[in-house]
Amino acid sequence: MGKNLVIVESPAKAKTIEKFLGKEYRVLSSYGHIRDLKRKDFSIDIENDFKPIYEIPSDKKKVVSELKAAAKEADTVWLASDEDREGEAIAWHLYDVLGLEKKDTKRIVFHEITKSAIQEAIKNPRDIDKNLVDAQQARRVLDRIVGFELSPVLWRKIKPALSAGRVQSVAVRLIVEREREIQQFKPEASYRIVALFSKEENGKVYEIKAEYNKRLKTKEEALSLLDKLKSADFTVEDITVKPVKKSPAPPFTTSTLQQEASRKLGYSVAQTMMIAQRLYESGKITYMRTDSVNLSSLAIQGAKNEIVDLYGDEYSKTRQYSTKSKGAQEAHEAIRPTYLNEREINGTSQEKRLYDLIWKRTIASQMTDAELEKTTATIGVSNVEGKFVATGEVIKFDGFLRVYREGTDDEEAENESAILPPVKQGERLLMTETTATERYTQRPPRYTEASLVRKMEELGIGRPSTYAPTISTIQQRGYVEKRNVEGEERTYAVITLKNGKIKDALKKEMAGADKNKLVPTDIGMVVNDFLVDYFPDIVDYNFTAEVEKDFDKIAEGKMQWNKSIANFYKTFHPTVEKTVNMRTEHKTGERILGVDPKTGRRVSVKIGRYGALAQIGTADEEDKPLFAPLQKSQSIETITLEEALKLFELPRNLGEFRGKEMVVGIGRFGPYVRYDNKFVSLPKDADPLEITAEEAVALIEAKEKEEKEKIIKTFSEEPGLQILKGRYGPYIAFEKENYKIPKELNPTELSLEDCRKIIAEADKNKTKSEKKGRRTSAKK
DNA sequence: CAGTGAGCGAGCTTCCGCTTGACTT
Repeated sequence: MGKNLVIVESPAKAKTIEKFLGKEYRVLSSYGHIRDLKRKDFSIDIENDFKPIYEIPSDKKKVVSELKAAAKEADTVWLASDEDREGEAIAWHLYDVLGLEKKDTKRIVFHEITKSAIQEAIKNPRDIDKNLVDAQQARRVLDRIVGFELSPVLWRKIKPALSAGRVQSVAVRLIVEREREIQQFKPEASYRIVALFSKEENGKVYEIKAEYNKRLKTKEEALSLLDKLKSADFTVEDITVKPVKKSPAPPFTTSTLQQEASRKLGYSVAQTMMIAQRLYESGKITYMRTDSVNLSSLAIQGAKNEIVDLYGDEYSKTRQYSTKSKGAQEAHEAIRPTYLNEREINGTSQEKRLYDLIWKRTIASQMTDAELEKTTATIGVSNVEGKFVATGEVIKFDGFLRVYREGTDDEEAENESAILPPVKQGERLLMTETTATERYTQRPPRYTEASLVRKMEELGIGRPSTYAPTISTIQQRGYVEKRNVEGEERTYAVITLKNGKIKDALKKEMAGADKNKLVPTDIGMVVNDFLVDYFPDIVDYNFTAEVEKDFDKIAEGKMQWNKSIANFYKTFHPTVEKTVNMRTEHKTGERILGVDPKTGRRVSVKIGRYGALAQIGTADEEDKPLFAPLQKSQSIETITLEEALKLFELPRNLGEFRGKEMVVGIGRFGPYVRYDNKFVSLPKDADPLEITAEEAVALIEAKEKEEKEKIIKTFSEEPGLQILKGRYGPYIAFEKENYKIPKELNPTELSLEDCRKIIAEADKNKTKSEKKGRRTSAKK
């Protein structure tokens, strides 16, 4: 029985450490914070110096009672939570909640999980740093004040159940402002001129691709240049050779791992974190929520061994990286393989691929620079001033590139690392073909989940543990959607000079299309505009950085935490009051589109209780206004009067089929045809305003056929019970509930008796799980 | 689960950061 109790934050960590410390030490985990402000209450006593009112959340009661019991048995309790603001607060809450005494309590920290680091930590205990704890309390209280005072303003002024916060509202703002930049973007065309030259040497023909060093604004200029090139001579005027060095990227942090996994493996931010969690729990990698690029000396040595072993001495270069990102707290190491000599692991293919990425990135970070040679050849033209420039890149020594190359977000990044053929200064070249292509400037890119994380990290907003949850929150609130955006077809000119003839052609391309990008909804835009108008300080990109300055002062003992909060509250709270009591009408993003030609009433769009809507007429008129919801692809900001009026043509009656009416409408799940009280969804490309009765009949018949094929078996004595084929295999449908059929049973051979047994069995289990109340509440 | 929205009402919604689980269909 150990006389010492060590408490860490994570159970996986506890397991490893226990091995290092031996029998005298028992190691348990707190599973993160054990105490917090009450979930539903404001829980801050404004009158009483902003005193926080803490409680132990229900899901932490068990852990706390276990820790209490263990602490009672121990002579010394070692609080070994992380060495950052949150970790220090966890230590303090533990101290308080477990009723520990100072003489029996020691606070220790370690930066890496190695035997020596932990033994060293045990030798150097300290007291809890109350200043750092206060900095955390300030952070916590500020976030609660902002979130719980701002959100109700939105409920009153815009729509219920909305939310605002220091982090999420800025994330939404980034996405909204980017979308507006895109809307306002006007692409500019210019002509890019590329020539192909050839030369012959020792019977071999070489081809050289070179670009004209100016872009031409107009088609006339391009045509006139090409015309001159017909009779021009081309000479190599200059060749420069420049050595270029490339250094490897630092080891992974949470943010960079999310970005690379997204770029290279196509994982969502949440997916990456789930897979990394499994790798961490099985001891394959170090902790996955970190902002540090630091590697332990053990890891550096391990990497070196691998590199020397696999590639040789000349590839090894040990490097120490330092963190540059704002507000980094560096309580952990970088994300790296626990054992660098484990080149591959067992696991799912996802786990293998993510591990491989981490292994390569870590190894590469300890390798030598790549040495490249960049060659530039300038080709002069006899009758024009401009030059053609050809570049080539040769890898002289691959260094870290042998293992790993960092991905880029630039979709148009060209693979131009071609080798330049051997040309000499003064040499004459033959031009075989020149093409002038009309190119447009690129609009700013929409954010992906991963690029949003990078931006947030850059601004110091959010933490490694919250990047993924924040992205899911802003989607859940309906501020942002991850979706595809259709592009527009546009034409561009391609002029070719070949064999002395100029050909002029028009080509088509899709521009502006996007896949899986973050796009703001109408609600997102309206909420953002509201916050920017009335609470510009809170959604300022520098707000977090500013308050962090205060938190730093508190941590250094130079400022009292409740003074800092009082100072903020003094101006914030009156602004909240003022905004709530504002006389002005709901700030719901209303936009007036014009007048309905049929009735002469006003047509407008705005956010309603259930989302964006179009409206004919106003409330003060004698006739009540008419309403119609906007379609998913439409936006308050861009919808036209014609498009809005069309929405009122639905639901549309298509006539009868087998004596029953067919009605087309748009519902919560998109456009549909209703027939015989059944709904048939329209295919993506069908327009509910255009669809004909024949097309609708075809859809209905297809659906009926599908329904029929779904039925595996029915019983005449119990028509309400059916055995059906579903997405997840065969199941029994009975009284609006579905029941899974055990795999070992053949669904076609089941008797009514068997089915009743399965149902009775499932109902018995259900009453147990329903006690938790999760299912029922989630359904609503 | 495909009707909603313009005025009495009941009661609810919400923040950020630490950590892992245990549910189905």
